[in-house]
Formats: sequence, structure tokens, C-alpha cells
Amino acid sequence: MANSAYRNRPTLRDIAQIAGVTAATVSYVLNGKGSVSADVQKRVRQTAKDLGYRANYVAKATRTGQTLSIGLILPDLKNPFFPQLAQSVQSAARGAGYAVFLMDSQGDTEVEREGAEDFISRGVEGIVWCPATEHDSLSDYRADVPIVVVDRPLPHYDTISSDYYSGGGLLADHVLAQGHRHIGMIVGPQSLSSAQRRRDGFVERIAGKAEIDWEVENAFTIDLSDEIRRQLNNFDVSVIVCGNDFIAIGVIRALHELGRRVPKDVSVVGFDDIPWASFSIPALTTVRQPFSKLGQEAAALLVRRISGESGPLVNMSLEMRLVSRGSLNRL
Amino acid sequence: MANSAYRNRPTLRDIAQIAGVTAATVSYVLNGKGSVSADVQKRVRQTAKDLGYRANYVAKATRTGQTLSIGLILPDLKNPFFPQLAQSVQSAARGAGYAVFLMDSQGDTEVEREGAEDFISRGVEGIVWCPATEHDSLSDYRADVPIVVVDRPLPHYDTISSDYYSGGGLLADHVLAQGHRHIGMIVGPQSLSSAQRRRDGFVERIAGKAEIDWEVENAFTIDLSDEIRRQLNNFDVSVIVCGNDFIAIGVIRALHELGRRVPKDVSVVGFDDIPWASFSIPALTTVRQPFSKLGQEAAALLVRRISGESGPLVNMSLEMRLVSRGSLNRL
DNA sequence: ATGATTGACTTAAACGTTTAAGCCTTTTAG
DNA sequence: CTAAAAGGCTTAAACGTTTAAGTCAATCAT
Repeated sequence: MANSAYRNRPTLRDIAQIAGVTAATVSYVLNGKGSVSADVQKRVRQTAKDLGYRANYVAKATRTGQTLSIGLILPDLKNPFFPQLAQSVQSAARGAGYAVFLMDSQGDTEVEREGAEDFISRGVEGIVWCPATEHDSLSDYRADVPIVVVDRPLPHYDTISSDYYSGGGLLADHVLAQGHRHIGMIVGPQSLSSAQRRRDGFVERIAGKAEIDWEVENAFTIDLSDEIRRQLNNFDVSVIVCGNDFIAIGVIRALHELGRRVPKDVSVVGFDDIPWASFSIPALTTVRQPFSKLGQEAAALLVRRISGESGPLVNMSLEMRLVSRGSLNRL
Repeated sequence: MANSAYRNRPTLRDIAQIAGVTAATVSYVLNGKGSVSADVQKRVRQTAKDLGYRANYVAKATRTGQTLSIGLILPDLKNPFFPQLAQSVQSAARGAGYAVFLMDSQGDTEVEREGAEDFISRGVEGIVWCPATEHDSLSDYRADVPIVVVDRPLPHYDTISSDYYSGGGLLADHVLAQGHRHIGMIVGPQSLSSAQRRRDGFVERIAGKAEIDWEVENAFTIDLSDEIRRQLNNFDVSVIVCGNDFIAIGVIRALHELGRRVPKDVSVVGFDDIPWASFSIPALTTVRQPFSKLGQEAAALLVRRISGESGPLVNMSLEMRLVSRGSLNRL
């Protein structure tokens, strides 16, 4: 029986014995319930402090059924999107008295699913989940606890995302306002609705007001396809609109290698406003995701669901903001 | 009694009743202990599956004293150092059957400390801790569980860090090998031992072989002091050695504004190899921290301590590696 | 045929809490 | 002055497990 640390910490009973009362009384004192005389309260609190008593949440949970913990499942902390999300979820959860279990699925839906099951076994009262793909890897899994999905519009879940469509529109307005009339586009994988919505929001706002001379697809990474590298020699467009900041940084780098100056020769804009966006040279003009707010709202909604709020499925869309830096020129 | 979800999940007793045995027998079957006949085993497993039974770790923990969870306390997930650390700690912990509670202290030692107390109350069996400062904010706190400290050389703890001193030496060798003989240095806050060790490792290896024309201190951020901005107009040095990659990126950006080309006019080197280092233009020559290994080793050591391994305090130093990219010129 | 061993299960206690119910004693109301 | 209410504490059951100890029957060795 490897009963380390956890054991032989002072318990309610230990306090009770010393204070000359019952464990129940100690519990009432420490939880501010029941009615206990002032001097017993004082005695109990003092001995608790003397013994260095620390509540045992595990034991507590067996009785109350509440672990005051939630799970957070993310695809990949190395993607700069997620650290901020994790941070804000954790901080908001803490504000509500919840601790958070972290699980980085490394993009593996199987891991993701096992992670969820493990969390459930551990008694989490809810899960904030950003699925690795748009596929619902938990669909056949009866979770028993509320789940709030972040950044993916899965049906049958409460979801919280950025308003990509409007964000695309915002960017279009800005590009137009700066006088650009010939546009090259590198969109993200159109199988992802986040990529699709930001594209559509942009394209529909541009319609009739400017020309999209070419449009190609690329993964959401800094590495560009050969087709794109060729396209970058196209001198007809005055701005290259990228599906996200990674792509944009890749484009700036590729243009640099080709000897074309940004934004002097051609402007570049990104999407997301990841932390790196402001450090590139030139700094990226982009559209900011409310990373922290996403996490806050997700945690807040989850806590409400845990407390039993039962209204209809929530599909929250958070407003994006244009961030104008140096990579887009006024023509 | 807000006894949600957690309750009315099938229990051992439910299975037992249906399978016509005792809860104890079910426990034996599901844990592969004791001796149970083949057909009872089969019956139990089947009903467990039918009911969608899921072990209750909380109840389990009250009896065994093992929660199979650890805590991870970090100063700031937005610092690119930490996501990788978190990822690898989590993944290594999972490999050993442990789940991890995450706490981002946002640099606040008070939060850090309360986080630790909270973790203990939750029954974590150990803590991986990267303190917000070099101060031991847990010193007066009897933790009861093993703690492994990452990236800070606190006494009285098991610690795991990168070998900054050797890393500084590695960088010096490289700078010398590339023919540089006049060096400008922007070191990190010398109150931090990590900044100090990397500086000393560099300086001592340079001694007598090249000249350090100037040396100034700056915070570990991209924002540079005015003194440094002035120093960057100093044309005597052929390379600027920076305390970390943030500073290096700041320097590249400042030089760019001054119209000086990197590495043509002056070389720049960083330290850490944060993810952004490879995306800057030019890509940074730097010294890589074994981020993932730090996390792995920390988790592994913690698990060993949890299992009762009791040897002397461990102070592990992980090897660093030179990463040569474009920001350093051969003279 | 006997005693010992093994196999297959059950019993019951324990883990550290919470909390409804109970039981005195004192205070309050009429 | 008595009955009811309030105050202050204890008792005991419960939460879902694990596990040492017990029981009983069947098998084995001699």
C-alpha cells in the first residue's frame, strides 16, 4: 500500500479530538454552516491552523458529488492560438473556484477521446473542448457532463467562436479603404469552416469593388506550396490576403527572398493576430481574435451549465477587431 | 444538493446486483486481482460494458490514497517557453498514468502559492513547478508532496534546467569560429541566474580571444532601452550577442529601422530558440533549449519521487545545442 | 478416509468528508 | 408557569471504492 503524502495529513477527526468536539462540528465550523458557539468556533479554527489542516477535496467530493474541477482539451499548445486560450480558461475557472485538468491531444482524435473519458472518470464537472478536427470525436460517447466547444461549429454542442465572417468583412473594408483594387488570396484549407468563413466574409464584401486576381489554398502553416511561390512573382496584385498569420509570415519571408519589399512593392495582411504578428518585419496588419475572451466566455458558460442553467444551445460569436500595422500600404 | 452528473452513474454495486455477485467481486474482476471464475468474469465485464460503467477515480482515491494526478505551475503561458514545457509534462505524465492540473500564475507569487495549496487539497501526488521569480514562494509552506522545480536553481528542491553555462560557451565558440573579434552584448537581468549563467559561460570562453566592446543589460523582452538603441549605432562590433531570442528579435527590428542590414552589416545571435526564432528575417542563430526534454525529465523525476525513490536531491542540467541560421555572418 | 490446500466468492471495515436527524439545555412566548 | 422554539452539539449514515479476512465447497495428497 503505497499510501504516501496524501495519508496522515490531519483530518477533521484529528481537529475534533484535540478541540474536544465531534468531526461534524468541525465540519460545520469550517464550512460556516450549522450553529456553533463562538468559543468552540474559535477553538476549532485555532487547532485547525495549528495542525496545518487542509481540506481534502477528494473526500469532500465523494460526499457532495462536486469535484470543482473541469477539463480542458486542446489540439496543440505549440500553436500560439492555444496558450492564451488555456490561460484565460484556467484563470476564469479559478475565479469560479474550479481547477482545470489540461490535455494536449497533439491533434490525435483518439487521444482526445480517451482524454475525455479519463477526465470523466476523474469526476470533472464539465469540459472545455477545442476539437483537433471538425469531426466530433465524442459523438458516440455519452459524456454525462456539459461540454463547451471552442472555435468549431459542431452541432449539438454549446459553441464559442470568433466571428470569422465579420472579421473577413472588416479586413475587406480596410483593404478597400486603403485603395487596393487588385488582390491575391491565399486561403486556409476550405474543409475547415473557420478558413471558409473568413474567406467568404472577405470575398463577399469585396464583390464588385475590387478584383481578386488569383486565389489559392494553403495549409495554415508558414510553409508555402510551390504554386504559391510562383504566384508571388505575379506583379498585378497590390495586396496579398492570407488565411492566417502563419501564411502571411511565410509570404513576407518568401517575398523577401524574391527581393520584393513589403509593403512598398506589395502589401500583405494576415488573420488572427497571433503574438508573432507584431514582431515580424514589417509588423502584420491583421484581424484579431479575442483569444482571452474566448477562454473566459467558454469557462463562464461551462460554469453556468454546471450550475444547471438549461436554456437552448448557445452558439456565441465573438467580435473581431482590425489591427492596422505596417504590412499594408495606402495606395 | 446540486448533485449533478457525477451522481447516478452506474457503480460497482449496480454491476454487482445485475451480475448477481458482490461489489467486491466486481472490483476484483475490473482490477484483475483476486481469483474469480471465468464465467463470472465474463458476466461482470459484459454488464459493466452494457451499463457504460466508468471507474470513479475520486472514490478510488479515498480508499487508495492515490489520485494519479499532479500539478503544473507556470508563470505565463504566453511566454513561448512554457507551452512546450506544459505539453511535454502533460504527455509524459499521461504516459505514466497521471493527469495534470494546470495553473498559470501570471507571474504572481501569491497566486502561485495559493495554487499549490489548492493542488494539495485536491490530492495531487506531486508538483512540477516553474517559479515566477527566483524567490522560493513555497519555502514556508509544508507541501507534503514531492516538488520538481524547472529552470530555477532553488536550493532544497529537485531541479531540472538547461545547461546555460555550457550553452553560452557553445555560442562563444561559434562566434569565434566565424571570425568575429569585436562583440557587443545585451545580457538579460543579471539578478536571474539563468541570465547570469549564459552570460558567464559566454564571456569566460571569449576571454582573451576576442574583445567585448560593450555590454548592457535589458529585460528579457523585445523592447529595448534607449541606451541600447544608441549603442546599436556603434559600428565597431561585428556581432551583437543577445541574452535571449526576444532581445535578439528586438535588436534585428531596431537595426532594420536604423537601416543596418543583418547579417550583412552586423550579425545578431540569440538564446533559447523559441519557435519564433526560425521565422524572423533573417532566421536567428541561437542556442536551443531542450524544452520538451525539460518537461519529460521533470515529469519522469516527479513520478519516481512519487513512487518513493528517495536518493539525494537531483540537480539535472540538460545539454543545449547550437542552432546555426542566417543571422550570423562568417567574416 | 482424512486433513490440508486451493478456488471462488462474500463480509465488513475503511478512506475523510457532509448532513439530516436527534437530543439535551436554555431561552422565549403566552 | 408551562409549552414551544431556539441554540449547540452529537450520532450515524452515506458517497463509491478497495482489500484483508472469512466462509464454504471442491480438489488434492497421503
